[in-house]
Order: sequence, then structure tokens, then C-alpha cells
Amino acid sequence: MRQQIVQILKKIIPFSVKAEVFSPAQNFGHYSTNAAFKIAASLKKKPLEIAKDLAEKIKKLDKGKLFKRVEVSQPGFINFWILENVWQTKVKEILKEGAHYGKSKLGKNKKVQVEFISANPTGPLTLANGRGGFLGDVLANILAFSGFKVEREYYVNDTGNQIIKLGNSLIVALGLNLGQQQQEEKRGDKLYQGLYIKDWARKHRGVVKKYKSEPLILGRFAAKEFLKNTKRVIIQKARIKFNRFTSEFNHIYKKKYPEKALAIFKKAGLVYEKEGAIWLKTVKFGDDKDRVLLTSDCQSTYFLNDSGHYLETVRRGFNKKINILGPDHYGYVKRIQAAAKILGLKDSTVIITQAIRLLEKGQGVKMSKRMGKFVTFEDLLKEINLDVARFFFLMVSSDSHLDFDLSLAKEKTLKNPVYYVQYAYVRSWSILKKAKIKTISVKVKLDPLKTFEDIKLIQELVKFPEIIEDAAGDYQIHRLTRYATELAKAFHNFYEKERVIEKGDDINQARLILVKASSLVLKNLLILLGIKAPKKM
RNA sequence: CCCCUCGUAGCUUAAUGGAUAAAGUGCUGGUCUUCGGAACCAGUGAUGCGGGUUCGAUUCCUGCCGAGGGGGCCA
Repeated sequence: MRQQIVQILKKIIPFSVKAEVFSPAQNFGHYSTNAAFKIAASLKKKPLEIAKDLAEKIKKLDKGKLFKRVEVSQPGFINFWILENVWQTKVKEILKEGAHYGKSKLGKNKKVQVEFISANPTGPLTLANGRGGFLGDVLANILAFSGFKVEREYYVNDTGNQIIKLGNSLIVALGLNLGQQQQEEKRGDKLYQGLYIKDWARKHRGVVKKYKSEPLILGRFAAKEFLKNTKRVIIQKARIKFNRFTSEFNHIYKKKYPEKALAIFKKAGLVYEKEGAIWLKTVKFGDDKDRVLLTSDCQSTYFLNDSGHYLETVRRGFNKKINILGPDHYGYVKRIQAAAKILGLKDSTVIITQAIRLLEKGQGVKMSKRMGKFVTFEDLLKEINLDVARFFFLMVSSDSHLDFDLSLAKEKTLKNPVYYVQYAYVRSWSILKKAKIKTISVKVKLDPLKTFEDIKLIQELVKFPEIIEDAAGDYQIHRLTRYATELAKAFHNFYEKERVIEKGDDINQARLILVKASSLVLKNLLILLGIKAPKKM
């Protein structure tokens, strides 16, 4: 629907302007455009006059096919009211498309990689990992729905100093002494202190003792175990899907991608030596300082290895990558974007999800892997329903610092908006069941659908593809959860005010079709969000 | 000290520079001889503080206050 209006505007406006067509609040019509403002700026005329002129042209062009009313209002908006029969036709289109309703070919089958979670295998998942997990999962769903070929990647940092550190942490946790060399390495870098370290060490006492002088081997072993547990939580508990677990050691390090990346950096003339180390000129790309690629004792840094990882992605045919990182990576964005650009990744996005501040009865609870005392993602999923957690986390923009009160969430779990949405689906299903609907007849006339509630509901249904399109473009996933609440509200309102099954089992066929369409859209939406669409609650 | 993000109803959050700042929750009052009341309706109530940019600023720039995160051979 929005697209149709955009097309009409294009015909009327001679030069290209960035005009928007949107659904306005309150009684400003079904759709609105600010086109007049955009033109006014370059024409130096009053927006209101331009709007009046445009509105006349639109009416002439349309000849009463689409619009019931086209009006201009202060200070220069053009508002559109759509004809009832146009809305009614849309309902049939929705039924025809069914489970495909909302899909588009926006992505043109291009490959895109969504990398998310990628937590270090040195401990359990945090709430921030969970937030990124839900975000990545749903974003990947939306992109796939919009015609992209999506790879969902989890990058496992399974080699390097952190693995040694993990081994050392386990050894120390059992009160064993580290070897001379490890003692030195331990200095200046804090070990992992969490309770989970102690628990694991005690549980695997024999293994820790056996490898007490070989922390790398011990660390690798433990990391594998931690990863196994992480996979269990992600896949089984959180219903988050991945199709590639990329190993830093096997896929990147062994295949010499860091070296290859370094060669490309050198060829680009962006590498220099200083104080015995090798640096990349990331300042040229907006970073506040240059970054080390090779240390003075010729070790590759985390940054160089990650560059290797990006290069591998490019070499596997991806021109587009979205990387979802936690809040501790803020300082990292500029340099990785610089590397991406040099390595030839055309469309690179880094999304930083903000931390979730956990409150317990209004009191802050510190969450840090080092502190030892923190609530893990798995803990949270034990406390609250998965659908609730998903919806709640996805309801807010990823750069909002979410305050999450655990005790409140548990308490008010029944009033969570996710149940509101699911309940709308249950109600729709219940009507269909009672009416014993089998096949939808295309012959049914939809003329009776003209009350405020009918039209409002159709209007929301028609918005669905528009919301998907917006989210696929700007990755703002909370558009979907917000929309879900609005759609459910329109349905509940419709349900309260309009009867489908009249007295005496007389069924209003037109309304029944509208219910079927609503049910379809709600289901498509819930599937994208990874939330269950129950027939009963 | 420097960098990044954020500050909106009592609480949790929306709003590519646009119309009367939008929802949920809370509180107050109301609806129904119901296709499942986990529903519906009404009322209540907000842009941290001070400047600037312009037709118009929650949004952009700047100073202050406050919260969180980060700060070269580390991950």
C-alpha cells in the first residue's frame, strides 16, 4: 500500500526527493507524506502551497481509484484516506500469499553473514550475550524473509592467550601452584575468578591435576566443555539457530588467514613499524589511534586474527556482513570497520548491544565474569519463560541501556505483552475452529468490512510487509515487537466490537475471512520473532 | 584525563529535523446474559539543566550535571 503511494508521488514530483510516506498518528489519515517540506527547501516556496498543488495533481491522477480523500493540513502534510474497497481487496491478497505474505525480493538473493554471540569459550553466557543472541536470530530471520541468503555464524575464539589464562585459572582454583613461566605470565593479567571456574575445577579435579603444568592443553579441554554447554543453552533453551560455528584455530589460524590479511594491509601501504611492533594505520579510518598487528616478539594480536576472520568471510563470497557485539567492544568498532574496508568487505555493519542492568527489587546486581557473582543467560531462562524473555529483550532498541528487574518480571509475567499478542492468535484460532472453516471461497464478497474496527484491522495487516522492509533496511528489530502489540490491539478491538459468528450460528463470511487473514499474519510475525504461536493457552 | 553510548510519564521503553511527544505497566473509575476476561473503554502523568543552528529540535552543535562501557605489543 505504502509502495503504491510512493509510486504515485514519483510520477508527480519531477526530480528526486527523499520524501517519506508513513502511517501517521491519530486522525491524520491512513497514510501521510512530508513531500511538500522536502520540495519547499529547494524551491523556496511555502510548504503549504506546494502541498495543495501536489494534492490536486494526485487527485487528478488517481481518478478515485485508490483514495477516498486527499487532504492538506498545516503546516504542509498531505494526508491520504484509502477507499474501503481497496482495503477489502488487500485481505484477499493476504490469503492468497498465506505463509509467504510479507516476503520480498529486496535482498536479490545476495549473501549476507550475520555474526552474533561469539562469546569466548571461557565461561557461561551473560545476559548481554543473550540479548545479542535474540537480536541476531531474529535479524537473520528477517533478512532471509526479505530475500537474502543468510549465514548465521558463531565465531569461537578457541586459541590464544585467553585459553592459557583459562587453564591457569583452573589450576589456581584448586590451590595448585603454577609453573615458573606461568607465574610470570600471570602477573599483570587477572585470572578468571568466577564461581563457575571453581565448580569446573572441582568437578574435573583429575584432569586439572594431570595437566597442571600444561595450561594450554587444559584450557583447550575446558573450552571445549564450555562450548558444548553454550551450544546446549543456545539451541535447546533459547531456540537460537546457527549454521556455522567457525573455529579460530581450525578455520582461520591453520589456514593462515591472519598472514594473508597482513599481506593485504602491507600492499595497501597502511602498515608501519614502530618500537619493534607492526602497526596498522587505522587513524586514517577515523580511529583515535593506530593499532598493533604484530607484537614486538612477533605474536599476532587479537585484532590481526580477527582481520583474518573477516578476510575468510570475504573469500567465501560475502559482500555484506553484520556483526553483533557486546558493549565491551565499543572501542573496537572503528578498527574492525577499517580492516573490513581494506579487506574489501563492501557492506560492513557493526551493531553494539548495550548492557542489560539487572535489578533485584530495585537494587543493582553487578554482572561481571571477573566478579564471580553474576546471573547467566541460562539462569534467566530458568526464571522466566523463553517467549517472555525474547519479546522483552527485543522490545527495546539495541542501543538502549535496558534496566531489567528480575523480581518484577517474574511477578508480572502474566501481564507481559507477549501473552497479549499470543492471546490474539488464540482468539483468532478459536473463532476459526468454532466456525469450522475449511476452504476459503474467493467468491465471498467483502463489502461488509467497513466499520472502523474492520478497516483498522486491515490497515494493520497491510502494514506487515512495510514493517519487514523497514527492519531489513535499518536492522531495528524492535519495530516488529512494537508492531506485534499494535496488531494484537487492533484484533482485540475488532473482537470486542464486531461479531463474526452471529446469533443462531449465522456466520458473517466476510469477517471470517478477515479473521483468517489476521491469524495468518500473526503467525508469520510470531515465527519471525521465534515465539510460539499457540492455539490454546 | 581522553573516547563511545545513554538521560523522555511513578517504573520499563517508542518517536529518518515535523502535526496534539507514543505504548505497556502502575493508580482511579467504568464495560459485558462473551466467537475463551490473559479482553475492552475513559481518566491520570514526561523530553536532566543552560546556550546555539532554523519556518520547526526529544532528535543536530556546544557547556554543565548524572549513569554505563572502553582506553596502544590484551582478549
